[in-house]
Amino acid sequence: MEHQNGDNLPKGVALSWGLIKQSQRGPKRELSIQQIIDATIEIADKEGLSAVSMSRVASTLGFTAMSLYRYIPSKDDLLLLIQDAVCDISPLAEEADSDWREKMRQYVKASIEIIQKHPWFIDIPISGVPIMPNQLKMVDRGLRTTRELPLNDFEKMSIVLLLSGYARSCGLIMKDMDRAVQAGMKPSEFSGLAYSGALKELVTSDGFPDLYPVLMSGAYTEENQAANTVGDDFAFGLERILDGIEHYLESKK
Amino acid sequence: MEHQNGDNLPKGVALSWGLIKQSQRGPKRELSIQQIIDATIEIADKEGLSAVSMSRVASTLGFTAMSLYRYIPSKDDLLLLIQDAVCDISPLAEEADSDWREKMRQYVKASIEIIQKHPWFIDIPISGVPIMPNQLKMVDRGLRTTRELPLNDFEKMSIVLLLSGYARSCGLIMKDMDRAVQAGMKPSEFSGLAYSGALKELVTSDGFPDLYPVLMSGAYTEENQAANTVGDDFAFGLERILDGIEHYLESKK
DNA sequence: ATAAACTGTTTATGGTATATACAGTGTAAA
DNA sequence: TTTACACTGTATATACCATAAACAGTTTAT
Repeated sequence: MEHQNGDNLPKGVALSWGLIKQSQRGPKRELSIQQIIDATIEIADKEGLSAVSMSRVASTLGFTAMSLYRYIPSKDDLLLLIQDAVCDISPLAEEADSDWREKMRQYVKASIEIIQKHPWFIDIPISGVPIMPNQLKMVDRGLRTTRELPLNDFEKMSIVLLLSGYARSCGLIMKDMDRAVQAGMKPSEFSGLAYSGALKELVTSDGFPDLYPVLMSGAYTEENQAANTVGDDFAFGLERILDGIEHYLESKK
Repeated sequence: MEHQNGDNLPKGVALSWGLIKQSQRGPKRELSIQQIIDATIEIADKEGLSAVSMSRVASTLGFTAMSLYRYIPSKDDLLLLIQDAVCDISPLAEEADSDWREKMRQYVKASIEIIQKHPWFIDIPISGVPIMPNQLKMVDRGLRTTRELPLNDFEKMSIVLLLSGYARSCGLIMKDMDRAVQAGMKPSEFSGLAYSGALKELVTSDGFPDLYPVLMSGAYTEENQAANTVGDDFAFGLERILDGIEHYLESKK
C-alpha cells in the first residue's frame, strides 16, 4: 500500500494541499504563501493578469522577486494558486431546504460570480480536470445538487460538467458586458459590444445567412436590452438544461 | 451613414477580415500572412503554444523576427489569427437532410474536433464575444441548427451559447484524456488521470462528502472505462441539453 | 561550539516582445 | 529619365521577464 503523501503531484498543487514539510532550522519566514496569493489577486483584480509579474508582486510586499521563490516554485504555480484561492466558497448560501433545480441554479450562480469578481479567472487557461482543493470543493458542491437524484456517478459527473461549462460560458460574456459598461458606454444608447457597428458592415447575408438577421436585430451583441439581459439569457439556457435533466429523471421511472 | 471600413476594430481582427489596404510602391513582399499563420499553427501543433515565439516562427520561415511585424501588429494578434484560422470549417459535413437534434450533434462534434486537432486552442484565452470571420462562421453554423425552430433571436443565441460552451468543456477534458493516453498510460490498467492516486488520499469524506464516493468509484478520473467513455459522457450531457430544448419547443405549442 | 538548514538578496543568464534606425527596392510623379 | 516616396526586410537596442546560482546572515539541532 502506498501511503506516500502523493508527492507525484505538481508542486503548486501539493502546496495548495498543504503538503509541504517545514523544517525547523533557519530564520523565521517573513512572508507567507497566503500573503503572496493575496497580493497577487489584488494586482490582478485592479490591473489585470498582464500586470502580474514576480517582481511586481514582490515589490508590492516590500521584498525582492527572488524571495517569492522560497515560497512558490514558479509563476505558473502562483497562477494556479490564485485561481484556486478565489474558488473558496466557504460561506456558501442557503442550500439546505430547496429542490434540486434551485440548488443547481445557486451553484451556477456562484460559479459565475467568481468570474465576475475576478475577470482574470478566465484568462488563466484550464490545464485539466480540477485537482486543487477549492476547485474540488466546487465540484463537490456541484455534485451535492444531485445528491437526492437517482443517478449513477457518471451521470452525476456529466451533469456537473454541464453546469460548470455553462457557467463558464456565461461568465465570459458577462465579463465582456461589464467591461463595456465600465468603459463608459451608456446602456441605453449603446449597451451592446464595441464592435457591433463594424460587424454589421462585415457580416453579409450571403456568407452568414443565419447570423445576419440575429446580428442586425441586435440580439448578437445584446444591444437593445438593459444590463439584466444577459441575466435573462443566462437563466434561459440554464432552465433548458434543468428541463433536460428533469426529463431524464422522469424517463428513468 | 458611416461607410467606413470599420476601422475601430482591433488591428488583428481587421486583418482577419482582409481590411488592410496594400499600397503599390516598394519591393514585393516575400511573405504572406497566411504563411505566417500556417507556420505558427505547425509549431503550436507540434510543440505547444509555449514554443511559439516571434523569432521561432520567423526563423522557421527563414526570416528575422522583426519581419513578421510588417505583416502582423503583435504576437497577441497572431494568436487570435491562428485561433480564427482553425475555426475554418468550410467543408462542413452533410447537414441538409437531418432533424435539428442531429444538426446540433454535428455542430458540437465539429467544435470539439477543432480542440482535439489543436490542443493549444483552449490555451488561448477567449477575449470576448467572437468577432473574427471564421469564428462567426461557427456561430452562423450554430444558429443554422435552429433555423427551422420557432424561436426568437435571443432564444437562438442562448442555445448556441449552450452548445458551444458544452463543446468547450468536453474538448478540454478530452484533450486531457488524449494527452494522458499519449503519455503512455495503458487505458486498461490506468486510463484515468495521472493524479487520481494522490487525490484519493487527499479527498476525505468529511471535507468532500459528495465528491468522495465519486472519486473512489473512479468516475471522477474516468479510471475504469475505455477511451470511448468520454465520448459517452459527452453524448450524455448533450442529449440532456437537446431534451431540454425539445421540452421547451413543445411547451410553446 | 559547530554544523546544518534555512532565510532573503544580489547578481547573472537567457529569453521575450517590440521600438527604432537603416539600407535597399520598386513604383509614381516630375 | 530622374527623383521622391513608400515600402521591404534587417540589425540594433531597450526594457522587461522568469529564474538559476552564489552569497551572507540567522536560527536550530546536535
